Amino acid sequence: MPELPEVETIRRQLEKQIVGQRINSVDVFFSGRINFSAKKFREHLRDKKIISVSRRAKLLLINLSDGFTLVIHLKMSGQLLLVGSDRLPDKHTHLVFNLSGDYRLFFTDVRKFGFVRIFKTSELEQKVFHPAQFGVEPQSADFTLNHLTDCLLRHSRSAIKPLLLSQKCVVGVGNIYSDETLWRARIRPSRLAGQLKPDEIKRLYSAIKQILTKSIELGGTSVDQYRDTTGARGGYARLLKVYGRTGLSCRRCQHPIKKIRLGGRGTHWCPGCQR
DNA sequence: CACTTGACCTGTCCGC
DNA sequence: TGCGGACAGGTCAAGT
Repeated sequence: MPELPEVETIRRQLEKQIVGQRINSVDVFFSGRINFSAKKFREHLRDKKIISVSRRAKLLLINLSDGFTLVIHLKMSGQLLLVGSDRLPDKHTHLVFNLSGDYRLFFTDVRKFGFVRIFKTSELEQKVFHPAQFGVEPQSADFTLNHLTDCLLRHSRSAIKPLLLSQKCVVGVGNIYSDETLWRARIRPSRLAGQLKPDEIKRLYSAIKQILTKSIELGGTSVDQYRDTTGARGGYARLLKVYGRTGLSCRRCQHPIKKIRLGGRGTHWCPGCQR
């Protein structure tokens, strides 16, 4: 489900709402996606205080007192919902964090791809970030036109869309925003990375920065089940140009939007103006 | 090594 | 109405 704007939206809400609170207890209804037994997981978190909430790529990091961090990935269908004490967990609620305020934090995930893991904060780089190949953050100073150009060259035989999805060049772009950024940059998703011309790379670079920034502003994109911590939908859906618009006319050239399969993923694009 | 495909899991939608 | 298959916002491991 969530790509960078959705995860960042959730991070900002959690930062406002749960920092400073204490985890009184945790209820574990499904232990298949945590890195301890239910018992140890509960014991680990009991009475920990929430110090800060950060994000790396699509991972949420809830930093706790005593040097521990909760590492959360929502994958396709995970949700973090802040609810009052009246709300009951449903069948897909796997974890409930009972906080010192009047809040409880529900981790729900229909498809069970997501996870919630505990690590020592000092071991994050080594155990969480190091093994995976994380590209640069799109909003950081490291994400430059030169960086993107070099990275496309290093993976020149990959089609551009699967390369964006791989997170190797820049993190946070998933299936929706890869289609949207390529539309804005007027690049056909199946073009090989090594064949993009400098002005096309420049357009792609700008599109990534602008679209992600705009989407964060609007609270992300809800196509189907993405929700923020209050259960609200994201506002970027109304700005989508190709994703989910199969057969509708292109907002730039009126040509019907086409949907194909590329790298195993549904891919929306306009044959009229994406070359 | 670079790149592609299938698996993970549950729900929904579409065609027959 | 039922049933099978394809597909869904993300990563990984395994395959070529």
